[in-house]
Amino acid sequence: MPNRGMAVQKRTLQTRARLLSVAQERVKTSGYEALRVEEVVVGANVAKGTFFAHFRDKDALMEILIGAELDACLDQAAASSPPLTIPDIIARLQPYHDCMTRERYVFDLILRYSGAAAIAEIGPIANTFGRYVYLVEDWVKAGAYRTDISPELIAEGIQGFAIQSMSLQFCALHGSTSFVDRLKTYLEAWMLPPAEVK
Amino acid sequence: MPNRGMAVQKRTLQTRARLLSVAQERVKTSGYEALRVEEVVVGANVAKGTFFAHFRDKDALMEILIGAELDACLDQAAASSPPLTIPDIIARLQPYHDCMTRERYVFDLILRYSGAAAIAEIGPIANTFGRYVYLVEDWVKAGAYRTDISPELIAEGIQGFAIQSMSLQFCALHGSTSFVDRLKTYLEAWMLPPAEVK
DNA sequence: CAAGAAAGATGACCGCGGTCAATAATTAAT
DNA sequence: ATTAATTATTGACCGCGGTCATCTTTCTTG
Repeated sequence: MPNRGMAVQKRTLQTRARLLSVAQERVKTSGYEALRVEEVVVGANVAKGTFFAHFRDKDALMEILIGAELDACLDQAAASSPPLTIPDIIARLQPYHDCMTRERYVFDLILRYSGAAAIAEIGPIANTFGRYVYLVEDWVKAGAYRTDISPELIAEGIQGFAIQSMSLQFCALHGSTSFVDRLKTYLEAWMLPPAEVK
Repeated sequence: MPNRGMAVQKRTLQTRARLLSVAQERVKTSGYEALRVEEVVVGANVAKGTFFAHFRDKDALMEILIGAELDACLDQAAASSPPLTIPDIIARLQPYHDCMTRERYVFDLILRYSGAAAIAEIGPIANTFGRYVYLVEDWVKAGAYRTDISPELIAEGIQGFAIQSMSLQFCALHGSTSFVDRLKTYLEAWMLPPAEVK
């Protein structure tokens, strides 16, 4: 964020790295919601203004931290061979979904930046969402699911149903059914080929 | 919000009504995002603290105003006979969806309170979301759609796809396809009976 | 190496949502 | 009506994210 023409000073990189590592550490012990810009700034021994010279706003930092966590989950999910059944797909995505729903604050922030995010600026979270669809699309191609619509459309739908299920998980109205059961119901209705549908 | 046992004073009702009408008026002229608690309070000739004696927080007021608008859209949608095709359903829901996406701020707030909302307290928006599903469920029953899953599940899916489509509408990555086209594609893939799917 | 230019850091300051002990208005009881 | 209990209102105050004119450091160049 500092600099827009000349060379980046190494001091800048150090400061930024310090801010990030302090933030990451605090988040690890107290969670995202409790994080205060002041904490980070004090921990990194810089003034408050410096923070905002490195990150557009607090959300931008959050996006970086959360985006990194989500990306790590996707790396993990993509590491082994494609899951071939719906329950396997759900299981493979579980770390990712868990990460999204660990804190309400995080879930809301993710939704805010997932696509309904700042127009014309694609942040880390929107990127992760893109990767998610891309990865799931590959899994869909590897399995035996309906063929009347494109794998990409199926993958987008899966993402939508996952979010829907997570939302309902938080909801007071639907406290009973678990996330996994609900998602499984949705995905079976969404992905199974017409022939198998009775 | 004031009072929790004895009779409600009429003064209370007047104050609350004044706060609501001032807020509604400001929103009508400047939109939701620009609304400031201070404005409302000054316009209603009360102290700031009074506001928070009537509404848990600013969001609670927003929920009431937005929930009322959404409810009005549903009333309208439910007024005439059930739409019988997917495009008709989409058209009938358009005012509702337009209301949701008129402001990014509003869309985010709605998502936050739609189901991922405060556990154990069902607010106006969560209620509207319940009504939406219930209404669409009736439409599904009235039309010729897939019968292998329950109308309620279909309706929930429709709501999910609508939200997904709205999110993507805001997104920089998917600026091209319009909301209606995208939703139509989703709903055809979701609702049509297996027989009609090639 | 001195001097100028550009990048980075600073911290006092602001906006705005939200709190709470103190005060005023209302109602119920005698 | 006077009192006592309850409910409603007040506004000074706080927390926290975010800004910006100013100052300091670093880099360039002759």
